[in-house]
Amino acid sequence: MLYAVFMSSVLPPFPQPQEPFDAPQLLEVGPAPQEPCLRADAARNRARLLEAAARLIAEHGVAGVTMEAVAAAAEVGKGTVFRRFGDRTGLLMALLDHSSRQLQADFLGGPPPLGPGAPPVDRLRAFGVAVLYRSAEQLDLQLAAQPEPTRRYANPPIRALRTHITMLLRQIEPAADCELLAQTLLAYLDPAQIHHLTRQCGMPMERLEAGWVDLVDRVTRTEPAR
Amino acid sequence: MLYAVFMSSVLPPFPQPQEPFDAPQLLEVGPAPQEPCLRADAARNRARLLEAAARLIAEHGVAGVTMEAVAAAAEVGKGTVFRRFGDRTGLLMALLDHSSRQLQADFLGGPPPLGPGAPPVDRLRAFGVAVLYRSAEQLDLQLAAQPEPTRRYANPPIRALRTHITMLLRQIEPAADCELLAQTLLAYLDPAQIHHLTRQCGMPMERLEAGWVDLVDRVTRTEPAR
DNA sequence: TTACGAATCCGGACCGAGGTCCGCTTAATT
DNA sequence: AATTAAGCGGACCTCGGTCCGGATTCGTAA
Repeated sequence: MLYAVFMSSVLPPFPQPQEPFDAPQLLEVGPAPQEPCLRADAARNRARLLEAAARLIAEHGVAGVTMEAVAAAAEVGKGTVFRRFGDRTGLLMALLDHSSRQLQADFLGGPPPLGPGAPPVDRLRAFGVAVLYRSAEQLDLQLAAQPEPTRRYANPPIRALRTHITMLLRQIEPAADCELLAQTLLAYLDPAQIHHLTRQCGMPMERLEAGWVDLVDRVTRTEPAR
Repeated sequence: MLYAVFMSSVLPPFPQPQEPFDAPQLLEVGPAPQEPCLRADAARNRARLLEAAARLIAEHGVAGVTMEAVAAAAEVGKGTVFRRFGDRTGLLMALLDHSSRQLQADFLGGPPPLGPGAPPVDRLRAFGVAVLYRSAEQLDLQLAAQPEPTRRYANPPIRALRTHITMLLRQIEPAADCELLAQTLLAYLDPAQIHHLTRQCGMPMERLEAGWVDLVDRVTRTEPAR
């Protein structure tokens, strides 16, 4: 499983799902994993680094993923790690890359209700549940990969999620401020929040799931006729 | 203004607002600023540290607030800073303490619509707007004071806000899962989100404000009769 | 008021980890 | 083979956080 994680990041761009009828053109589904073409040694080192990082996580948890440790485990210089991934957050996000793309493929081109074909509200409900459980599975990594507050909402994977929610909302509530509503809905799915509610407050996932469905209902309920 | 910030933190506990009729007993409004009584030298150093930190912010921005710099500016050992505030986040939160307490006093015992006396929905609307503008004013500090994801929702000031929202919600929608709704509403007011929307997306505060009111409406709108 | 003991606090040396830098090496190109 | 752009590595810096021997403060009792 972790193998898939780092292997995927070495593969060419990303198998574009057959263009779904309502896929927004502005949503760049596959920002080339890296600068179009990596020099041979660079690509090799990148793969080794991701593999090493995954191994370290498996053995010592996310906390064990030190930039120096990763470099050492990959038998590579420290500078190389930073050159490739920018910073620790970048490395951890690269580890999540595979799962991000999978999710993205699912809601852009997968089967309903997540994918196109189902009514927008159903897709929205399914989307939240999917994100919820995905985050719950990789909570530690997701938390560790969270960038500093200033960049939290600016990274590509998050933007993709938000764009998708926005698009669905526009189909449901065209009159509303869909950007803001999307932001709100997305905030409900924040890994940090999930962590707090489940691990610190002891809520079961079922309750979070119900909460999402309820929230979607409330948010997409148009002004009752009067 | 910044003077008030650190001065307040030296003052005794906190002037309890006259007990409002609906103040939740569980909400500890004034967690004694520190262990009840500080040794004379400790208190003095604490004040000097907060003063030094405020000065550094004024001169070099939040980024200039290095633990060593603060210690040096306060003419105090580095260990003292950590002993008193735990970590950098603790120091920055202490700087926000005054404003936190002010806000808390306002919505617990101040005049309506923020304080008790107005209908819960109005209080909720006013609450959001107040938090919104307060965060906008101190954005840099708020962002810097944000603890790592694992503790983001666990610190006292945030808990106080959430408790208040929860209480208001319970008066409005007793049947709903008010904890989760409160969490969602609170997320809308997250400084990181405000930062992203205003500074990175260029939204004017008026739009955020309208978004809050709209969100409250949607969330508190009971199931339309059918 | 002074003496004294103990709890508290102070300070700065020390450590680890993230991030930068720059001279050297290596892969692609012609 | 020569040229050049990209990559590499590890020394180096900064900063947050820890630790512990020594100094201060404060309650208590003479």
